Amino acid sequence: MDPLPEDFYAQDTLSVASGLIGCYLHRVVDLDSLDQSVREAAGDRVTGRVELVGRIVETEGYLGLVDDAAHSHRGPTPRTRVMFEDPGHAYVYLIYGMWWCLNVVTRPAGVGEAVLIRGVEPIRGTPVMKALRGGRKAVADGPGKLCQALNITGAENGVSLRSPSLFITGSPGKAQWVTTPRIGIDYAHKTRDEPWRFVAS
DNA sequence: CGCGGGATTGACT
DNA sequence: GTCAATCCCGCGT
Repeated sequence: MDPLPEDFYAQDTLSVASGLIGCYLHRVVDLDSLDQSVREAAGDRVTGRVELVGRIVETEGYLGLVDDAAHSHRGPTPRTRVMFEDPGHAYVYLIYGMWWCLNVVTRPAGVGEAVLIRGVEPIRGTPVMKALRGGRKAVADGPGKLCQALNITGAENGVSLRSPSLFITGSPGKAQWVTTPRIGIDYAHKTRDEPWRFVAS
């Protein structure tokens, strides 16, 4: 299945956030660059690259200037530069000094909106994902955990989500979801209660 | 240039 | 339920 086209990401942000529910996030990792525990998890006869796949089950929309929870709400800065660039690219940032979070940039260049991928359900490469998580059981139900499980870091900031090693496939809009307010943004007094979180149902 | 704090997580009481 | 970890960023001086 082909990666989702750039036009999909250029839509309004909440349509992208809900449309991504049920789609598949693919990550191709190079085993040679990873710890031995991860290589062992891939199996004795596996060398080179391994494809990890997760089904997207939780997203949140961040709406730029009107949204005081969005990193971009005061305009571009060095950190948020890629949010204002082309749709369908990864905005990856570090939170609490230790966890990476993956967003997909939405709307046309210059707008500054994105969708945070908060949860995926492991579909393929589960043992490797578990090893990347340090052997912990829960695999990818949280934005930081998901990046750890898929070996996504600041190195991926700004890359296209139509890259050979990081891409999204599926049929947007085919899965069911419910909305809730977003998590961890109580400081955003204007938009904290907006139902911009989408969870597969 | 200092400093408050974060779109989180896991360990521990 | 509480709390520490850990590192930039972004803003105010």
